[in-house]
Amino acid sequence: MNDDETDLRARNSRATREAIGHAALRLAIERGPNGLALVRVHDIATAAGVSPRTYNNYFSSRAEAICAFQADQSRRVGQALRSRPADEPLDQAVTAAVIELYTDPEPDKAGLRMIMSTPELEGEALKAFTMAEGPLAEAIAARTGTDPGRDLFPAVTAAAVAGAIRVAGRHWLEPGNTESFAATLRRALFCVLPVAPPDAPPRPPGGIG
Amino acid sequence: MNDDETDLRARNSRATREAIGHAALRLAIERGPNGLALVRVHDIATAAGVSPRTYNNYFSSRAEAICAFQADQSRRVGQALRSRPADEPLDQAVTAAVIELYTDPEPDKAGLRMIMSTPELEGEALKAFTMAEGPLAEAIAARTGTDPGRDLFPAVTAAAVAGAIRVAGRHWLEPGNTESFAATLRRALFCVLPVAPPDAPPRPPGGIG
DNA sequence: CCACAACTTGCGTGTCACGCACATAGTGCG
DNA sequence: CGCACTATGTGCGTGACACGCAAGTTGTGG
Repeated sequence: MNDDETDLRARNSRATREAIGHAALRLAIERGPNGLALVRVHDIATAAGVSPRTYNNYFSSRAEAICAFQADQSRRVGQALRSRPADEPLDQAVTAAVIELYTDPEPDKAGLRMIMSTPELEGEALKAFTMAEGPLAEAIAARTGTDPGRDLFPAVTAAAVAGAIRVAGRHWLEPGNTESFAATLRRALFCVLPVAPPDAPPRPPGGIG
Repeated sequence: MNDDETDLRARNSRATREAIGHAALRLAIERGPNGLALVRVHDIATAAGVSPRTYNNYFSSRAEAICAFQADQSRRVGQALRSRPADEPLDQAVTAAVIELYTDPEPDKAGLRMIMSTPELEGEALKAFTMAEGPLAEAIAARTGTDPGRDLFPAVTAAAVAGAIRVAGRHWLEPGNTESFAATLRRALFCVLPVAPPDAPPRPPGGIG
């Protein structure tokens, strides 16, 4: 009944869930953004070594399965922020946490491109990135000692950070972009969290004005 | 072949599209968030006075139809910003544009609650709010004279504003909240766009902390 | 070793998205 | 005014899918 990794059942559950998600994303990448409709539930289930019925015990749509990895990663943003030293300023802590989580290792460009630039996946991809907001807002509220019931700052900041991550991903995927994801991420976060990056000018040109 | 309202065909198209969207949202509200699965495509089409086949010439899912109004409104944010005087500072212009667009009239709480707090609609609702980002980013870029290809500021700010609107909506819907939506919106936007509201002290109570 | 709970699986059902072909209404030109 | 042309509405058929249900299988705790 435990939810941690000591329980055999829980571990098996996580394993199958990840297997299905991994298979779904892999097949989606293989068939390409245009042939996404050709990725049948049966194929995903077979590739993951389970029955189609079991597949939809875990996911209720192909999009959900394909974006599962991204969603799971988003859920860890709050925890990543909490693991930063308590005396670190909020902006620096958030930036460090996000960069650490999203660039270790550097994301798979094919996978990210699949979920971010396929129209049929748009809704589910947004859900995946938005998963970060709840835990992140709580972590921010805990760090700043604000009351989430009255003050909008934690939730709004969390949404802004999640949006910045999304925009950074989109920009990083654009062709002819050699910048590292960490650098792109830092630039994007700087627009909403004015942390002074160690190697950048104080403000982007044409700032808030 | 024109797309404006002088074309009879375009007007008819818009009318049916709005009729379907309106019918979908109305039925969804009637059945409640729990009975959303009971809202059949056939019902929506009948309520809108078209055939089921025509319904999915306009929308490819019930969620899309239900959230159509919200999506259309989001698309107008960019235009709303462009209609602000050019010499107005960016933060004030964005705040004014958003408040004008979203509080004239005050949103229908039932409808907003339906699309924002029904799990099955979550993805589509996020898409609807995200629709604002593209046009808004372009309008911000035009106003600040930045190059969207190189500078992340317009896109990130647009995402942050869209997120703030979404958070404001969620907060405004919470039970026991008597604040006007305009006020909530202003507080939320202030977290990402530090504009000084004309009728408030330089900082909202319990500010950034 | 045994009862219980969780998980997987096959089957049946109802709903849906969409391609295709035809009917109808709107448009622009001679 | 009438005539092609195009956009749009509609009916039908097909394939895929989500999900409830019940039986089989595997892990857990006493």
